[in-house]
Formats: sequence, C-alpha cells, structure tokens
Amino acid sequence: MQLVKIYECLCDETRLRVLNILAQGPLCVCHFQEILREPQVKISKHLAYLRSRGLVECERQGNWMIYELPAKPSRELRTNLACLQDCAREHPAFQRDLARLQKLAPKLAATGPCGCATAKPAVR
Amino acid sequence: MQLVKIYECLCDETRLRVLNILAQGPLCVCHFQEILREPQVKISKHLAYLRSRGLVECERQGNWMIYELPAKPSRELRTNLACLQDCAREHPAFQRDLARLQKLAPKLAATGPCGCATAKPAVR
DNA sequence: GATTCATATTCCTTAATAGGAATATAGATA
DNA sequence: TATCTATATTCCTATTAAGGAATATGAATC
Repeated sequence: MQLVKIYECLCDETRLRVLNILAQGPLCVCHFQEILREPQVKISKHLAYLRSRGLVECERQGNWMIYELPAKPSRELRTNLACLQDCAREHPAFQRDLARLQKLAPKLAATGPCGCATAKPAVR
Repeated sequence: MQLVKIYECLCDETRLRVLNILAQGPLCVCHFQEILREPQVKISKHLAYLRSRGLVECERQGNWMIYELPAKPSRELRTNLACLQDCAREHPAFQRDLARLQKLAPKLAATGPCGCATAKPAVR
C-alpha cells in the first residue's frame, strides 16, 4: 500500500525535518547539513530513502544535488505533507530549522538553492 | 518526538486498518479478527503496539477487551487521524473493512462492541 | 475447583532500519 | 591528467519490528 510507504518515510525525525524544510523550497545537501547540523552521511542516506519512495525528487546542478518535493505529488502525499506542516507549526525543533533556513535566505537569493560557501551563482 | 511515535504506529497496514475501523467506534478483538481476517496473535500484538504508544485505549468488559480511540487525543493525533480518514476514503481495502463492519452492525446494535457469536448483551 | 472463552505474552527467526567510518563517484577546476 | 568539492555508497554493528507457534492469563460458567 502506497500509504504505508509514506508513513514509513515519516517515522524518523531527521526525515520529518527534511520534509519540513523542503516545504519552503528546493535545497542542496550542504544546506541541509548546515540547517540540521547532522553529519553528511546521515542526511544523504535519509534523502536517498525519501527519494527511493518518491517523497522527494532531485536534480544535479554542477557539483550540487538539489532536492525538492515532487512536482506532482499524489493526493495522499499532498494530504500528508499538509498534515505534517500543520503539526510542525507547533514544534520548536521545526521552528528552529525554519529560522536557520531564514538566515540562509540572503545567500540563497544570491546563488540559488546550491549557494554554499564556495558556490558560484547558478547563472553566470 | 511524539509525532514520530504516531507515524511509527501508522506505518503498518494492519494498524492502519485497525485505526480506520476504530474511527467508527469501539470494538472488541474478536470483531477485528472477523473484519480483518487476520490471526488473533497478529491483531492482539498490533493493538498492544498501538496502546503502548497511546493511539488506542482499552477496557475489559467481561471476557472481552474493548478497544477505542483515545477519549482525549492530542492535537497531533487528531490531525493525523483525520488525515488518515481522508486518505482511507479512496482505498478499496479500507472500504472493504468498513463494509464488513457494516455487516456486523445488527449484531453490534444488539450486544454492544463485544457482541461476538456467544456474547450475551452487555446490559442484562 | 475445573473448564471454557477471549485475549495477551513469550520465544523464536527473519528482515528492516539507523548510524558511523571509510571509501567511491561525478563534475568542476587547475 | 591530477585534484578538489559535494554527495553517494559500502561495510559493519546494534536495535527494532513482524509473524507464527506455543503458552499463559483473567473472567465466566459448570
């Protein structure tokens, strides 16, 4: 059942945090590292997990992998992501992540979702 | 995180079916067996799992254990159960279970949620 | 008190998952 | 071509979960 696969994705805190952040827009792995403050392996693996089950999509952009929520999510996925948003609003942990994302906003505006310290603007 | 515990409960098909049925009202284990057509151990264990995480409550009534959704669910739980309801509406498996529940309706009306074949009415 | 009925628990095996350390890869750059 | 950067994968270990067979428990009944 597709629904079970969705819930399997949702039953890990790191993945919930990832999805909460992605609700704001696409992002690259190094930014997840910065916001979540978790080691690269951990983030990369959880993103792979989410990807294998269709909860995120990704696209390479130079050295960076940009992850984002599916362009055409199923009704079930849409419903559950909305539900997660609803629940996340209350949680300090999620709020904190969004605050950190905000701090990156200027950088993101300048360089796009892969705007890491060393990154050149996507459009030269 | 409480939210993760909820999702852990939701990532098994049997448990989803149980919760879907419980949304209609309290029920005893033997009725779950009848509706889900799964062995007793399996159902009993999943109910214990749900109970240990606060997704269901139960109460003994003679020989029967009556399970039901929490009287005072947290906001998160309420939100997620509503979301599940929403998703379940589409799924044949869930519909089938509800249809089977409907077939038991007359019996339930006569004997309450523990109205198994041999059960006496709850109120004598 | 012995039996029966509904349900729970234990024991076992198997499979899935998480996390970290180390290593591999793909693209960009020198 | 060699190197660097961002990210992915492999290998390992520990934990958790699922399912079934057998058994235990608690309440009711004989």
